[in-house]
Amino acid sequence: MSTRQLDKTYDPKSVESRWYQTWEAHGYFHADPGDPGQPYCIVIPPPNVTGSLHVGHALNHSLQDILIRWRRMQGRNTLWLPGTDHAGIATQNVVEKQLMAEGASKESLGRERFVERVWQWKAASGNTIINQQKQLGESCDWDRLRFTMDEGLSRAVVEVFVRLYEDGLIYRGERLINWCPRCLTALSDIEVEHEEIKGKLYSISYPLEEDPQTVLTVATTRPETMLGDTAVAVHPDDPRYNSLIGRLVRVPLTRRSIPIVGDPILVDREFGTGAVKITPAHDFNDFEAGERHNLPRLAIFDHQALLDPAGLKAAEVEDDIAAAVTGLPVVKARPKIEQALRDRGFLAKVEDHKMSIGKCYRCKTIVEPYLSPQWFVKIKPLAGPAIDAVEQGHIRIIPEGWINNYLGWMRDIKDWCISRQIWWGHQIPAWYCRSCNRRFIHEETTQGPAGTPITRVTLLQGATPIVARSTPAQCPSCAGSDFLRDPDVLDTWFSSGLWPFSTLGWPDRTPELETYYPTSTLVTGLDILFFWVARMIMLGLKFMDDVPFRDVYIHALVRDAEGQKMSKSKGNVIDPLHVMDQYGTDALRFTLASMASPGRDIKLAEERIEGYRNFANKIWNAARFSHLYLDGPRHQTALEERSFPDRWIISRLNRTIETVNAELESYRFDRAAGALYQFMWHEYCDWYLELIKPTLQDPSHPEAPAARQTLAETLEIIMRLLHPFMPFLTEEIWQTLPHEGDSVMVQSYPSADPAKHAPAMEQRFALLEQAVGLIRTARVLLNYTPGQPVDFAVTHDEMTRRRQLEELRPHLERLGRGRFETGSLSGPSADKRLRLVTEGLSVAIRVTGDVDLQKALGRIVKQQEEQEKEIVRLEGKLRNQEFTAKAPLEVIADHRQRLASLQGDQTMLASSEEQLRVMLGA
RNA sequence: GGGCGGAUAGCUCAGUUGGAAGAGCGCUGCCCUUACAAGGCAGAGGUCACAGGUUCGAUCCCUGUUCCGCCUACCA
Repeated sequence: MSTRQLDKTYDPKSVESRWYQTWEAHGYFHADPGDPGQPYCIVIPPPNVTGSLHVGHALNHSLQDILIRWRRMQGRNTLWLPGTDHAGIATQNVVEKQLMAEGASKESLGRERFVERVWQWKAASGNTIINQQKQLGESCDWDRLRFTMDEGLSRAVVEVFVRLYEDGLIYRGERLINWCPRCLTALSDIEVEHEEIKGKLYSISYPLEEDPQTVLTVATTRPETMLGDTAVAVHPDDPRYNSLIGRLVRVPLTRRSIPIVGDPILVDREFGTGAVKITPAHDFNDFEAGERHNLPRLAIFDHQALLDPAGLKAAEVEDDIAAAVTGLPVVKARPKIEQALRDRGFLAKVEDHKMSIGKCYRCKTIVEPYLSPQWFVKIKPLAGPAIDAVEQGHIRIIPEGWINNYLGWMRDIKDWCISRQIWWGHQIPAWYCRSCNRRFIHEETTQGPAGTPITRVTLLQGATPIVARSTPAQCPSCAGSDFLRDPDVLDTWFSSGLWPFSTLGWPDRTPELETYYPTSTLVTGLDILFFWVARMIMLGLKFMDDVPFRDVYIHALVRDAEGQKMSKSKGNVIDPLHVMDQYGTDALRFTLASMASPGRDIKLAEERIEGYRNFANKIWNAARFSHLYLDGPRHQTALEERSFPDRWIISRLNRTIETVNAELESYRFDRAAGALYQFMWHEYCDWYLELIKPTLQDPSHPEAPAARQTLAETLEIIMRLLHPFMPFLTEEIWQTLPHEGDSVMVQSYPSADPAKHAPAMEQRFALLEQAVGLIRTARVLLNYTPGQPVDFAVTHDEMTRRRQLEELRPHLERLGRGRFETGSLSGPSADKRLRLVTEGLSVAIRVTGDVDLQKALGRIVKQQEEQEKEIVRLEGKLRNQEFTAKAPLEVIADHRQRLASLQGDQTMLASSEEQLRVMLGA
């Protein structure tokens, strides 16, 4: 037992790093497949390797650590597998910015040296978030730290790619894809963020070839694309236009004529003019329409979304127009085209129009639909089993409300564009024989700004890839051996999609994989449900033939940046590092847990954290209190021989244990935290510690040894119960309490024991609480200071309760601060008394000295009025219930009893107003 | 356009089989009572968004309306 002195306030800083180091040094975080216990495994959603901990991480990680510590203490073979993600575009962008500041570029460095540079950046900053995670107390198995681009995971990526290719589920094809003209790469559909903006709807008139006086007017939000039109579509059933189908119209500002086609899919007769221009190279719908009608694709923008001279030439744009717009970005070309159309009388109308634009999720640049050869995963065959897994309950999604979201998206899923034209990431394992593919490979070398040669490789559609696990030795067609590797890398989510099994050693059959797959729970935010969770399910089912996890717990989002709720410009961003520093890690963790209620976003206020900091301090002081008294002898006493407060608090603690376990089982972190808070503060500290003070403070008290025992026991159990939520504080306190073992984090988690349930004690406590409450209220009414002793009498309508009150005498006297007078309470008396009554319980306080009568009367009268209203309401309700006889009997009985007790109170109070004046000498 | 969620005390939010409206913070009053003023005790404060409906009874179930938020979508 320790008798160390504890400071008056809890100082998190002095304990946190110390305990973390101790835990780590003892290997408590490490899990081994050979360990006993049913496996419990969580793989962490890998944060960006170069990132730093924000409040969203703090929430996500706190919840996982709570589950992990809880399960570990329950004796499960518990693994929390940590790691980081290479975050392709995001990381590349960061390093590119650094280079730009140095006056260099990735091109001037060349691919190899650039990638090397990113690795350096990763080495320098990659530990930042790991250290911050440790600061948060995360009990990850750091021995197993993985990175999506480390050797093992890269091997898994190649393996998956090759197998999918061999199964015909990966293909290369020229499609219209979302293209970021700043990052110069393709993006998948979900990497595009849509935003609604106010745009214009332009109506443009296309003259008929054979009859230029007649025009066909189409509507578009992007007039600049009209230069690349290759048809105009109308609805085949539209009587206004269907006779025109097959005729030609002239494309304004060009020397071309294009056909009018009938297309019921593309055209909505009701919208605009009922005629639509088709630009297959620059619009997704038009691309598909173009395929239906075998239309040529005229690309007039280049990869930077600039008007391309070659494209303009191919589109036969009139020379003066071409000269005016060549090299301009889309937004600058638009007004020029608009003006030209207007000048030449082709612009029929311009009106305001709401439209949505897509932005790159990394750099917020407006994406352009762009025609280019890319790699795709054929997704439907993978999505089917992933839908079944959730529908059949092999994977539980919590809260259930998101299931439909998931299913809806999965059923409507489109092929996944997985190639990215960047350098940082897993390079696609495909090679091209230079001799066979000569005409498809364009290698262009130019002089860079620093005079360094910059080589740009373009692989055209039509090139024949050889997909393999390593560089092929020989071309199977021509036996050539000069290969060009596909320069593209994979979507960053491709590798993270393998996370649950690649991190456990796949494709090898490791003991880890055998033991921990499928993992138990995935804790994640909604924002990556499609990016990540869906892909893990599809790929896990495909390659492991089993779900990657049993439960998916989706927590609320803490919004920041553009998310209205929290933004740097508003200055309301909460930095978890700052919070931990100021209030302590445990306070932050407890706050996040208590706010993690399902289905609502978290709006974190700093005051809330402060409140839980105070809670930590409260616990700290309860421990300090115990140390004042724990040094005396303690007796192991049978439960039924312990005192009323002991048995009561043991019963309540047992109930709290039951609640916390049940709530954690159903991922209700908020309720678990709430139960702990309520119990610890308002039952343990406010009542239990107060109740046992007299016993403890009297060294000769016969019950003292048993009380000391209960105090030590309960506090030790509470520290274990609280540990997953507040690991540092509980360890620090637990170490000072009588205990066995080296650390609280490897002790058993408390479990409820029905034998400790004591309803009689809880009922007795309720009576005590009510009586003390009345006494205290009466004291305040009479303006007595808290310390001033009073004489009071307490009684109850029921005999058994009267007897109990008598037994509670010492507690009543202590907590009521006064003397419990026995004897009659009712009837006229020479003494002046203030009497308060509720539910059969009656308290009278002797009035001495000067009191603020007006105040007392005012309050009582007000209370009385409210009671009268309540009585009227209840009477009416009860009459109705008795009349219709449709309400359950117990409800009627309840109401009757309540009414009776209210009426009793009321009578007492009504008669006492006059009485009071007399009694109080008014 | 479709789907989902929210609207409860000044603020942030609980309230799951429909049966007397809750917490934290903030506020008011009294207390430096030997664990804790980051505290104790006692309070004030709500026609549970609006309008209907079902029911003996609705914050809760149904319908509609208004206002927010999110996801999703090719309406040119």
